[in-house]
Amino acid sequence: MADATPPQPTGAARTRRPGSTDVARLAGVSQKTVSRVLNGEPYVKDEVRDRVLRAVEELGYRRNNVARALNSGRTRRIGLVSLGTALYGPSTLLVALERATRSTGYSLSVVNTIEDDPGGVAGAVDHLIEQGVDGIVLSEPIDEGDDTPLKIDLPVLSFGRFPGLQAEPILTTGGDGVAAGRTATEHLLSLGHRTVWHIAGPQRWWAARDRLDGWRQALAAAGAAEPPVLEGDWTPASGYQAGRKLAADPDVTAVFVANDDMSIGLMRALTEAGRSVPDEISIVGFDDIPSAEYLSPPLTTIPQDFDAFAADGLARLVQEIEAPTGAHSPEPDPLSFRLVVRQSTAIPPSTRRRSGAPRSPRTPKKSTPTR
Amino acid sequence: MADATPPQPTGAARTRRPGSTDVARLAGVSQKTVSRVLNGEPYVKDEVRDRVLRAVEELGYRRNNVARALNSGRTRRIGLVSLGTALYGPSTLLVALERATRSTGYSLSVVNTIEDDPGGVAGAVDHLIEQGVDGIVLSEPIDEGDDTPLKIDLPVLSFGRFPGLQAEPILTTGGDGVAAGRTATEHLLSLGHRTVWHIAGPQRWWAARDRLDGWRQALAAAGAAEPPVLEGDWTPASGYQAGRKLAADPDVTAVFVANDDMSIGLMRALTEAGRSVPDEISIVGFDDIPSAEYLSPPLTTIPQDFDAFAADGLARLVQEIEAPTGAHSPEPDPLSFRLVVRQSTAIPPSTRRRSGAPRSPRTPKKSTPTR
DNA sequence: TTGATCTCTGACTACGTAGACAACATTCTT
DNA sequence: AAGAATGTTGTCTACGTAGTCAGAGATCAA
Repeated sequence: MADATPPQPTGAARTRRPGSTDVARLAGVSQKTVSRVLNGEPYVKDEVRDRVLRAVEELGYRRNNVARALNSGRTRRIGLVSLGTALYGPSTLLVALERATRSTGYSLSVVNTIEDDPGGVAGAVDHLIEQGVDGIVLSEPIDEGDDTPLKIDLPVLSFGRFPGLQAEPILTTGGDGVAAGRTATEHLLSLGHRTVWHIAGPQRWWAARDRLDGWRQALAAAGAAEPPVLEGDWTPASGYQAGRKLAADPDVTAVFVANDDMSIGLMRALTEAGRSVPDEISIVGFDDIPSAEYLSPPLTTIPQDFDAFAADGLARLVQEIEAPTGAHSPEPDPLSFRLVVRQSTAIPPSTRRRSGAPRSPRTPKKSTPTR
Repeated sequence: MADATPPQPTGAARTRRPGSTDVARLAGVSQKTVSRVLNGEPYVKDEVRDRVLRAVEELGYRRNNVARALNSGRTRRIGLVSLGTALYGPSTLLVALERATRSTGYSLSVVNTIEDDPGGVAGAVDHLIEQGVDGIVLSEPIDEGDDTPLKIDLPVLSFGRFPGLQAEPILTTGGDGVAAGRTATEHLLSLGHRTVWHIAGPQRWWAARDRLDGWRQALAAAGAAEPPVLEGDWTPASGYQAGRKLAADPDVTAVFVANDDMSIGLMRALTEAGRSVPDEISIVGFDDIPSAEYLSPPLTTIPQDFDAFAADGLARLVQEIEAPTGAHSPEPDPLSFRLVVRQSTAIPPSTRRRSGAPRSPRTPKKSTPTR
């Protein structure tokens, strides 16, 4: 209740944001009591609490989280390392992560890794750590090809496996990409295709490798020949490039494409070459972008439930931050994928000739979740 | 050089990150001198500087930006308020903003506004201010319909106009959406279409209103009749819904769609109805999403240069933060748009009948930037 | 030689919050 | 009614950095 503050500049324009001491002075209590009220601590008389809250209101006081962070050593902020791309997957994941982060009371700082970035992921992580984050999310594990492992002394959440990552607790979330690749390929094989071609994502991405592995496994299990892999960079343009090659090969009847955007490029290349989808060539994509259902033909694809990944992963990350178990609690089983069958996949031409009636693939039909 | 520190727990696991005082002790200097070295201040002997740097190295010391922020009152962090969607525009802008932010030495915190968010944009802004940001970016100005204006006492960068926003300095960037809407519409009119239909974006978005205004202006200037406006929500699904209506109307020969995703839905609806693009109906989209060039037919559209918007806007925002001019420096002219003509637009059927030879629109042709 | 100036360094302090602890008031036990 | 338990509030301090100011040593001018 000491009011004997040194003479302060009363006249001049004081734009400084009010602090808890200002509130305290106005309410006639100590700064500590203001702190207590704001933190909902017990042992504050109702009358005092009201007085403080009124002062808070009057001054438009807001807690200074920077000061709280300095004091507590924790910022309640999560750092996200994302690739500097606006690809559907990463973008959607980012949005989902922000939602999940905020629902836990944390906030989100984003840093991109750009292709020609000095430091790459490690540099991005450094930047975040210097900013002060309590945990880190690596949204797109990629293999940067450098020998030195990435070492982080903070809890880390990785979407999909990330070999070469060393961190205190490493949490992993995301679906089982290998199984997804298998599912896509098996669907095509089950339609009667002799084998399935694959337009892969960039192999620096572990997610792309997983899908490719799944494709390989499915082919091997079916005893199907493994055609050469075409590698794209997730963009429609790269799918188009790959499509030019595939269109020229009459053996190709089925293609599993590592994402929907490349599928669009592929479909364009096939259309230009006069090869019909799905009459001559079947396509399965990956992601289920919003427009997948509205392409011509609507695309059979595998959706990824980024919201679920983000919510699950972030909840565990925050828990690890607030109550470090140290002992890595057992990772939950990866979420399973489902296949949305639309109209870009059909029985191969040869089979159809034998089996008679070629059904019209143009019939508008609602998408059918499998599994 | 006081070494008489109180007895500290030497044996136990001390995981605490080293501070400048630890560096100072190791280097045998004062904490202040460490600070001087790290800030590149003059008046430090080379020999001392080296000693400090070696100590920094040895301890793996990193500056604590939280403490610096508390001390300086500035966090060197920009807050981004984004809508909780993974739409192409916002996502791309986000990536561009992060890049721009980091290049200025700042970092980026992201908060989403979700549809059913309590507080909406105001709530998101509050969250950011409490986190401590030096400036705010509003990436998608929308009209929340509440009477109370949004009041922010920090520098704000808005992408496109944002009526109802009150802030110290308000900076604006982004192209002239009205002009863009005009350009798209004029292109269709110049091909000979009697009038142009419009599938608009959600009218809560000021950007959507601008495009609609541009469309209106172009029609009025040409003395063309103004058909009823169809309003979508940016998604392919909403474009499809609108497309069902348009497909049923034989008068429709040209449509300006407020973004590419809705164009995809529209094209699907037309395809299902057996109406050909561009032979019967011409379409102009907006955004130039990566797949626009690979649709069937490749889409005529208006690209937005988000990188330029972000770089320009952020540079000015940071300058305003670091050297407040107060006096709003004159806003630069909005960047101009260009139209990328592909194969979704053509001469209307009636005109073609009169003018003879219907050229094949299927000819693969590289996109042609105009203007 | 005596200031005067410049170079270099350290002590003290503020920034805003919350933890540790102390002090005093009130209520409950026996 | 004395002592214990509990409720309520305040003082002091740390968190890590950098600004202010003082002081010591070195160099320079007259």
